[in-house]
Amino acid sequence: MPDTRQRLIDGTIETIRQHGIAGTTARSIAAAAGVTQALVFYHFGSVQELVKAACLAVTQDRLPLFEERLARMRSLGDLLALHTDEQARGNLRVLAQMMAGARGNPQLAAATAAALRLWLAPLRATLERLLADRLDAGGLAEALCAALLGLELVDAVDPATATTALTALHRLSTNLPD
Amino acid sequence: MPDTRQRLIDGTIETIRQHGIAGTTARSIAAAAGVTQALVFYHFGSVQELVKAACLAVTQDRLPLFEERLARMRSLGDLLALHTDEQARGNLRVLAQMMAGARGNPQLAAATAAALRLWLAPLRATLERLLADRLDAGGLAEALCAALLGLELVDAVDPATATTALTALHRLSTNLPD
DNA sequence: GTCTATACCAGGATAGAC
DNA sequence: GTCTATCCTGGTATAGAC
Repeated sequence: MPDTRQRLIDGTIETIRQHGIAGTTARSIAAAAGVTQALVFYHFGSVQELVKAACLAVTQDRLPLFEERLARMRSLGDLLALHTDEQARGNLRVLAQMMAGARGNPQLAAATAAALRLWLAPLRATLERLLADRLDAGGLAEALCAALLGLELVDAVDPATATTALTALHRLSTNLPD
Repeated sequence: MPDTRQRLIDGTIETIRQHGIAGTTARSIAAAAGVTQALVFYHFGSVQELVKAACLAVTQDRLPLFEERLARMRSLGDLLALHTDEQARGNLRVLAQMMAGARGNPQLAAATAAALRLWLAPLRATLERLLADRLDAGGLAEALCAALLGLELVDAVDPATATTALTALHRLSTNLPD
């Protein structure tokens, strides 16, 4: 049985994934973690601090693997295949929900902005390598990130439309000028 | 002084814009509308129903103008200029927040999905006209919508990054094969 | 239709036993 | 470190006067 701090972080991520940021409370987190609600406050002081810790964890846990796979990429198509794996894990959905909850919440905004930059740096480097000088790689990395985050929103209300849009991105990636 | 139903709808939109869906409560809406909290329930029965009504309103109000401007478009650049106007009004931000709140909320999901389709249909028609058969216009309309919604999330946590990404989309629109 | 007052409940947070 | 029990606040919703 892993230590309680880790179970609470995992429970938070799972709760956000399933119920969205609005449905993420001390009680729902504790239920997902299989512990008592009081432990949220014993270990993290507040729900907000736990959510911030979960934000950091969901980013840092996958980052080494993410960077390693990016380094081996040969095409934009590979990039979208990587996204398929990450999407299945639901990490992007968690990040999208946290960003939505960050509107009007400076503390959560700072935490998610840090997570976003952590993903963005290696992604930008990879796009610069793949695209050379043919396109504005820096801005494209950010636009691509935004598009994939937006897809998580669309998926929440209309999964079929999200699938169609993702397919279009795949096709577009093979049609960019080179 | 406009009628109370309308003031409540306007107050809801304004509240979501400023405080996000998580900060949108019967009390905050009533404060924005300048009326008493009890009137939310008298006129709409529940906060949820009011939010759904606001979702419909924020979509339908701008739709005629939106469609008219789309019909006159000559290039993808015109499209992003139109987006600049809509973004300034904050309607897209409201829709993004509603979609985020719709995760795990079937009723709100249905309402926002309907709004999304209302925007999407004329946008798809315009892209089909502009792109002819050069690209998959249907899927691109959906991908573009997702990207712009995602930008609203990024903007909440890191406005500078959102601006960079939008600039990249502008540049990309002039680099698509034709 | 609009207000004040209030019932009710869920969520955040703390106290204290173990 | 973990539990049960509890407090308090703020959010939803209703009752009843005007």
